[in-house]
Amino acid sequence: MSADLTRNQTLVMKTLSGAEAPLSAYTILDRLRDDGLRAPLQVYRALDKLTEMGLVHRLESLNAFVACAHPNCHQQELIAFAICETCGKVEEFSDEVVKDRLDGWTRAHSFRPAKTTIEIRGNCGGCVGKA
Amino acid sequence: MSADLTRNQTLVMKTLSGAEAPLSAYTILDRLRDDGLRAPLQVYRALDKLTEMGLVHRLESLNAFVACAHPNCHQQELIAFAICETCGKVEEFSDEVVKDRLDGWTRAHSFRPAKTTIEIRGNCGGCVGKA
DNA sequence: AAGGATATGTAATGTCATAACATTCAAGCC
DNA sequence: GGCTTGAATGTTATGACATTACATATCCTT
Repeated sequence: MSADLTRNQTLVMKTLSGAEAPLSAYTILDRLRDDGLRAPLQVYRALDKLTEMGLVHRLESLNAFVACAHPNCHQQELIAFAICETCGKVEEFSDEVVKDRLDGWTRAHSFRPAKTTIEIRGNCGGCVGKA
Repeated sequence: MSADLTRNQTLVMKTLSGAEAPLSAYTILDRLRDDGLRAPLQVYRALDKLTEMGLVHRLESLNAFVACAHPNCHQQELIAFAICETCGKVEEFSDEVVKDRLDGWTRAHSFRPAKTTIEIRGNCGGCVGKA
């Protein structure tokens, strides 16, 4: 079980949970000015902890953050993201076969993986054609 | 066939080709001061073109760039990167099964992919144990 | 030679992230 | 209670990555 969240962690988590799309740290900060947050570090520190706990994911290709779509099972499987460049929405999924293939490669090359990023950018069903 | 490279593109390409590990745009810029480059944009513009041509890849999780390991066949398959966080070296590979699985997901969800990023960060065989 | 597309040069600015240091808060122990 | 210790917080400054806007030059085509 995750320990209870601190005040700043709670604020950041709520902001991300209520967002339709990924948010940058600075956007989160802007939305929390009224709650007393003033400096980027306050947000980055909270994001670090939340990411460690598996409640938040960082999207590397966007330099932004999303709430985990499966917040209850903070599993440590491989997660892939499909990111719509039009509406900004992100779908989160995992695939055992992909995981097995990548594991196979790393084993064969004596590579010890620490963190794997899979991000597909494009247009979601609703946005294809619009863009 | 790729058109011939321009002066700045050539400079940037040579810098990346001669590097052991990915370089940031600003590192490239620093290495090219003596060749007359002065502003980040000169590097970013060259990188954009080189990336379009498939000669250079951007590593999203590093905000850095590498020369393509297969510069002759500028294929457009799915490419994955294994990035050693100790020595910095990057291995580039592709896997048809992974590609098929991700394609399957996108088709099933009517998602039209534009660019896919797969980056495995960890430690390479030579560095495991050292870190 | 003229026009258009591409490449270049330069300054300024915007965006993302962390270092360094001081202070506060909560939990355990004497 | 008073003390220690570790985590979280607050604040300033700075570092690292990337783009906007505008001016100039180069090359190719007609």
